[in-house]
Amino acid sequence: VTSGDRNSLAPWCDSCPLRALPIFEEFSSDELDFMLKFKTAHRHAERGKTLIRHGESVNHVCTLFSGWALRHRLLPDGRRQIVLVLLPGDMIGLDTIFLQPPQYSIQALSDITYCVLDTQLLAAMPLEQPRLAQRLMKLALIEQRVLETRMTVLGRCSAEERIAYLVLDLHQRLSRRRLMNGYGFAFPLTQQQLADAAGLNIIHTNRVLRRLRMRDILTIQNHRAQIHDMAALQRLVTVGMHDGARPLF
Amino acid sequence: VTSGDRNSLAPWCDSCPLRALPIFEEFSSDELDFMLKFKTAHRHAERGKTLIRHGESVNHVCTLFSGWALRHRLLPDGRRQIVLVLLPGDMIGLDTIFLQPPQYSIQALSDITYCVLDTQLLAAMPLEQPRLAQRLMKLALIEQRVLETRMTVLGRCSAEERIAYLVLDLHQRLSRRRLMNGYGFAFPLTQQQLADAAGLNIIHTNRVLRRLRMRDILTIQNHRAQIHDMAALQRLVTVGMHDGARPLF
DNA sequence: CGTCCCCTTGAGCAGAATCAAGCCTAGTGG
DNA sequence: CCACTAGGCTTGATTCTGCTCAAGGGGACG
Repeated sequence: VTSGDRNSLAPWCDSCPLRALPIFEEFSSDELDFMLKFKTAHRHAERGKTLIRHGESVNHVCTLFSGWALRHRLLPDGRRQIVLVLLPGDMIGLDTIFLQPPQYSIQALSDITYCVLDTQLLAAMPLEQPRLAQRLMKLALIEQRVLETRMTVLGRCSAEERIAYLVLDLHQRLSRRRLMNGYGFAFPLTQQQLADAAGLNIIHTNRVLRRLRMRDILTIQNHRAQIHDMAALQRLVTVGMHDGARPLF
Repeated sequence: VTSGDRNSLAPWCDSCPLRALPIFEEFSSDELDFMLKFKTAHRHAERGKTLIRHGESVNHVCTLFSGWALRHRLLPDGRRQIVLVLLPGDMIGLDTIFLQPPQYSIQALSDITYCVLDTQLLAAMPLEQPRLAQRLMKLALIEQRVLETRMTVLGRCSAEERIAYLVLDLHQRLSRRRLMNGYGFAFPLTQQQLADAAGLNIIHTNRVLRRLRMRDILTIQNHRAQIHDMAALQRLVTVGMHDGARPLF
């Protein structure tokens, strides 16, 4: 890899949010070079666009670079569950390396940019770069842990707790990645999407949000979220949070 | 590995349920030999015993050999969510290779036997046996897919659908692994456990079971499950099942 | 025989869903 | 420039699914 090549790939190498994640901090430079070989493009998509469609094979894995996206499942009768909200730095479709076709859809929540890596190459990678493979495995396991937490929240928590959990989780993930600080942040989910993520109905979601607003805990309006009373919000999710866990990232 | 060694390890090598899973079919014999090195013991535990406790580090990974177990999370206020019911052949604590301590507890649902593998060795394994690492990664990704399905069921399905899904899922997994055939099978979960898995309350669970029994769809009694009307049961979960997915195993 | 655990059933309540309108804003096209 | 539309937000009224409280029954085991 010449320095010329490097520069042309700079967006990924230097500013890709993934780089900031603890898990990638320990990358050696030749592992980085190796990763760079996978990168085939740096693209963007508009809000609402579907990047991966349930049941349709894909031949690339992506890393979200800017903007938000969501991973969801549709039931035949139209019900929908948002499995995970993806933030800059998250991988998209990692499982398609081994499991095709994907059993979920991915949709852009805002205008986004993302890096595209080649699936075929990634699948073979463990043979050449076992350390890298170890890290990807760890990444997958971390995500699994997150899913278990979300599952517990869906199965055992009230509407209020679910909403509180979702917002707090997003706040934490954004903070950890240095994508924000303070208590207000851009929040591109509509109430319907929030409802689909929380496993609630939109009307009830709206009412829960009103209650939280009235109690001066949290306001979500005009595509922005503002946490007024962090302590109270955390109290609401004492529950899910008690995992000293949450080394989500 | 001498043939003497081999024989002494026979329980794992020849009859471990894992061997029957598609994912392990393709094992080469030296990969198998390699795996055998990890095995440190073949143990058993009584019904009710806790194998892994939330927050307490463990230094071994297991494969369930016989009997059922469950993976669950406790909330500080006592609410509990059963994340997954583990059947013979399932791995226990795979994530502890990279993520310590575990964020869940594992409990034996019946008397069980299991193989114990060494965590340290497994963690280093990718460096020596990349193909094996690939397979473990695939295994983790499959489990993740299962969790996403379960999450969708919890977030979007009715009580009846949840119960139906759970039972049907167990039936399928047992069948695929050749651990049963037909429509009746041993079912060691109590109604409370079933409730904790479905994200329901025990009383409601009891009523749903009664309704399913009355409609001649399904009977769960005396630690046995009997599916009377498979078609009807499947209709109830058309929903979750529609993923042409379910290549769970 | 008593205790513990699990299952079962009833009565009443509440959290969340559904049904039905109406509002606001941004974008579009005449 | 205004009318119209579409998407999203808000609210009320009503229904119902699932939860809580309370009590009793049966089997296993010491």
